[in-house]
Amino acid sequence: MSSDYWEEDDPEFLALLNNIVIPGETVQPHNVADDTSNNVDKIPAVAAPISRKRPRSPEPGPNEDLQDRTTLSLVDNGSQSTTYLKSHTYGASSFGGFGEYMQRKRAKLQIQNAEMDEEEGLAPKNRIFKGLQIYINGWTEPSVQDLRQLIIQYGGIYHAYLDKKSLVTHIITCSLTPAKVKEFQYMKVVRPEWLLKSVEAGMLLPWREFIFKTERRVEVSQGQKTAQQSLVSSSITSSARQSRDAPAPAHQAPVHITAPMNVPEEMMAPGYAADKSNIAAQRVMADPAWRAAHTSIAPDFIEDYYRNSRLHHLSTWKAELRNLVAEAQERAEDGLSASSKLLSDVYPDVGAVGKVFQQNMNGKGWMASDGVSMKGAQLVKKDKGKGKEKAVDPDDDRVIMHCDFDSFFVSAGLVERPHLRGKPVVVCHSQGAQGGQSSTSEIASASYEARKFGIRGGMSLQQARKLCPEIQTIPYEFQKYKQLSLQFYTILMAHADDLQAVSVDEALIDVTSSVRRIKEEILASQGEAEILQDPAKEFAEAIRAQVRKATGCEVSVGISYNIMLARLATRRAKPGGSYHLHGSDVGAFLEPLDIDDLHGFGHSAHQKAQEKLGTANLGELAKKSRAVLCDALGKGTGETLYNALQGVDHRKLDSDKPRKSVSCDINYGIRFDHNEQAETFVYQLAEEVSRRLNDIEMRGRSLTLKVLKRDPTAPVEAPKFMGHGLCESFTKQIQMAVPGGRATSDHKVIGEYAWKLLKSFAFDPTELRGIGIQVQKLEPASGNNEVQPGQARLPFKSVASPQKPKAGPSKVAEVPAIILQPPSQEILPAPAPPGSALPVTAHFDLPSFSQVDMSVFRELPEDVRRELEDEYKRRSATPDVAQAQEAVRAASIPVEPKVKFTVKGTNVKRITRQLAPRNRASISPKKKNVFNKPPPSTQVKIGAGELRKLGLDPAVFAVLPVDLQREQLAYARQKSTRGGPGRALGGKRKVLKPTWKPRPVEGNVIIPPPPPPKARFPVEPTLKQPGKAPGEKLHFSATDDVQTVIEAWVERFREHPPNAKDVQFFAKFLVHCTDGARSTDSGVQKAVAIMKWWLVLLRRDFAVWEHEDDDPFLVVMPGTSEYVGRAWWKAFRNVKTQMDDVARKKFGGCLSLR
DNA sequence: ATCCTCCCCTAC
DNA sequence: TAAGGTAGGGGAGGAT
Ligand SMILES: Nc1ccn([C@H]2C[C@H](O)[C@@H](COP(=O)(O)OP(=O)(O)OP(=O)(O)O)O2)c(=O)n1
Ligand SMILES: [Mg+2]
Repeated sequence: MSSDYWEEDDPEFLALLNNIVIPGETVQPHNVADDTSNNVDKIPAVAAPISRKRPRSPEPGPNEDLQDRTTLSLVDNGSQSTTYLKSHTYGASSFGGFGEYMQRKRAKLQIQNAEMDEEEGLAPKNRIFKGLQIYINGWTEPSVQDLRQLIIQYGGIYHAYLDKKSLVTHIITCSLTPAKVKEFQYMKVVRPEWLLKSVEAGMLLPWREFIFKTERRVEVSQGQKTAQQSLVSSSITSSARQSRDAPAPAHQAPVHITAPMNVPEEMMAPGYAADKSNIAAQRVMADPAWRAAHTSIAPDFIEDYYRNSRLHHLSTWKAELRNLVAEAQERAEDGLSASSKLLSDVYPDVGAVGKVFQQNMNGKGWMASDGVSMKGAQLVKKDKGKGKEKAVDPDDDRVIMHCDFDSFFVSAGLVERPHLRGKPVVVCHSQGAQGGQSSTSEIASASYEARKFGIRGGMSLQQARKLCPEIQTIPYEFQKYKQLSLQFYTILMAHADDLQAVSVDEALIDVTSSVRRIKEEILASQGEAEILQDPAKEFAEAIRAQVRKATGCEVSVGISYNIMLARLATRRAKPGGSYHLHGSDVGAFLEPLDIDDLHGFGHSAHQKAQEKLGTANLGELAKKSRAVLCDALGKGTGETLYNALQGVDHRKLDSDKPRKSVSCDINYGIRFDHNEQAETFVYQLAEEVSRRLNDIEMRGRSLTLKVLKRDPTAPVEAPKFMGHGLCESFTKQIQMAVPGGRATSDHKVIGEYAWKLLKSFAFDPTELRGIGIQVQKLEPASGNNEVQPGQARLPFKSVASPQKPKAGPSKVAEVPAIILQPPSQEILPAPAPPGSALPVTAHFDLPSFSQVDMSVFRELPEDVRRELEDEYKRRSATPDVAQAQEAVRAASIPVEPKVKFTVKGTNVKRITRQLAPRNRASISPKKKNVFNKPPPSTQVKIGAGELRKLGLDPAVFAVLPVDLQREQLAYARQKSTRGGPGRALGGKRKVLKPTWKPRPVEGNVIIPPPPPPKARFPVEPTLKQPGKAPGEKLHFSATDDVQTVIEAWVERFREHPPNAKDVQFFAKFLVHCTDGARSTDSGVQKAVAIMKWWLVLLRRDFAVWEHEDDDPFLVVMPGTSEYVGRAWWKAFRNVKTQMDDVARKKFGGCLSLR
């Protein structure tokens, strides 16, 4: 996420400046530098701390980010009174009324408890806590039970829930998540010591001396619920967590303070930024011509942007590499119809790696096979059976290696810049003196020398310059990265039993059999082996040497018996080394690490662990039970962690998995003036998505639009140049109904749906900061025209063994020769140009990975190439036909025709897999029709008058589908015969939630109560908390509640425009009511009734503006009642439009609110 | 219970 | 100037 280092005067950052780590010096715990450690493998056993995972700054970093976090730190210090900040004071806060129902319910309970406890006579002498109402948050020391006891015993009131913020006077905690920090920002948050010491002292000590302060990196971001899922949640959403940006590290802040404080004027209304804006950006943006040439409205913006986006390249490469690997394995499978591994699995007894290894491990390195394997003779010895003796996980005796280039982009750049070796270097767009000291250009990779200064990937260049003024910058060289990557993969593939492409500079390989073979050979050839320290590590060093020779770059290799540990080992290995983490060392190795050092666990997990378990340290966490971990992190995640702590991870390398979605996102440089520009952009983006779908010959049935909209509190121009800044994010999904009912990849169709969705949000186009289109529910483009075996087009197949698929054993002989080659498909003269084999997204000039083949292979250094050739020979049992046939036969592998072909990069096997019945949705087109088309039926005839008598609105009735009309009529009649109108059925609360179930009449016809009196409730500004009580949605539980909620919503925001989040949530709710899968739902009426109610409320408050046009050129002063009124009506129209759309689609007409 | 949808989270 | 993309795992909670 983002975040960032855009902040200049972040205290922590400044502190960092003053504590720059001098090369070689030890770095401190936390984030700062630690990984600088020149881990020159002098590794004191296992003890030495290893570098921290992903030092990248954005995340937790010490950071800053201004923009994104803003709100938080600004507001906190001016406290004074003890009242609570009134949320309605801030434009940004959102409606929290959904929690009131629960509040009412709990209040009673709470009071009862208090009374009970008090009466219980537990309260003895000093009631020093009298008057205090305390809530205890999360895990604490002492325990919640103990503290509660203490509180009650000394006269205080304990709150089990926090829904009554207006009552709670203090919050006790030992740790807060960022979301909580935000939530409690205006409350008194204190450490448990306050209570303990007070009791000790026999008097209530000043709480201020025990104010809770977050420890280092408390970022925010995650905010629990974030998004648009509830009206209530928006407050968090919009302020704390926001879209991606906001990591809002509050770590330093004095935050959490408590009492209400003075809020800077700027924070109060949307539009008044609390944070910094990029002045340079403001200046250039003011020029229309500049905008036209450099932002999202520029003609070739998308292509231009992608061409320069490192993250885009990273993602693209990953996909290509996975493809490449999958194809290579397919070839192996096709050729040998065996397990699914590479040849080495099939020909387990071929010399393979072992020989190459032995040949080369003598002397230094991998110079040609000059010789005999001397040292090889010394190996063995400590090889005990499986060699996993002390392994923590006795069931796992794999040998997994994690190979990763050291500061890849930098290393690649230094190949041609040897003079910069040894210096602090970073890769970023801004070069030379560009941007001066105010460049927000992001650093993609930093050399280890640069890291010693505290510089990290993800930082802005300006920040890096502060840490190291003489930092050297070098530009991106995407093509080179790709090229080096291909060589890297080519080498790995020659040695691996299995390979998982992780990224352009990183891969996981399973070398179990190779290592075993090495051991066996060594053992066999030299019975007296002695010294061989570690075949696996030697093997890793051999691989490192090959890659070094071929690419001129260092890769580090982590080795262990499972993926997770291999990854951890890599960090100890870096830079420029290898490290084998043995089972016997696992415990000690993990002990000093934190949870987020584990792959897959990030700051969110760290926070949760800290808050719920009191620690994020693995050593401590290892003492927890599985159940406790699951409780804190979720079932699956808890389990994974638990296993990890035991050194267990049974995941297999995964080298082929079908794609599930294709998407395009651009959240940079998005600036529109009008909707036409936004529309144009969306259509262009749709073309890009379409192109990507076509490239992989897929089509999709579902589309999701993602939108980033400037957060009202954020400055118009973000701190990061052209960045999106703090945003609210929205998504909307829709099924694409294409003519044939089939999936589509048509850019027009995609564009139309995407634009339609964007329009439906009715956002001000100038506020948009990011747009994304994602297509899901994919199916092969060739769906209809089955791929014919003969159509297989992979060069090597058509040439080398045209009929391979059907080829009998006799043909197999040729296979090895092909398969054996590096990732190539063109070992033999290929009829088709390389590029045609696998169309790649690239509209750029980079060569496709599909071209990895001979060309790459040939370019490898002579000696390396020879080594690989030897390896291939061994593995294949030699390209010799007779020998190969023999091998096949010996392995008694039945070679059958396989129903699997590779066509233009598409794995047909996967296709068939996808076509197989997976879930109803994907295989039941008929069902779909049923859903879309109301069953045929005849008209229902009834007069308007009669309908009215039955309590039904003719206008509404008219637009209902026939069956629903019947149903409604039946209910109404039945009701009218039996007794009063729906509401009279009273007592039972009805669940008003979108549901397909036909519902009994009761709640169907809601009669909007008369407009409530003006100031019905004194707008109690409790700072509503989203994800708080497990509840917002519960509050939708009854019709009455919805009405109450809406009313409260309008009331609360009578002087503020409604929050976009709330509006969209509300719309979503109503649409859901209306658009059930079943047409026979009373949801429609409910939705209509709710809309009517809303209408009534708005007319009550803003009647004047009801029919005002939404003139985009009209400038209305924010804060005025006109401004607010117009905003509410706009929201109303927006929601109404969304409902009409659904109604039109479903019933063919729109809703009437008369 | 299980599945599905709508997110969040994580990684490079 | 700068180029903050993307796909998959998984959790919460509603639908079936
Ligand atoms: N957020 C990120 C993460 C990575 N990268 C790019 C630049 C890196 O050089 C490359 C590889 O990522 P690594 O995480 O492996 O980082 P490095 O290779 O630079 O450093 P290390 O030595 O820690 O592996 O991907 C990037 O541009 N942005
Ligand atoms: Mg790397």
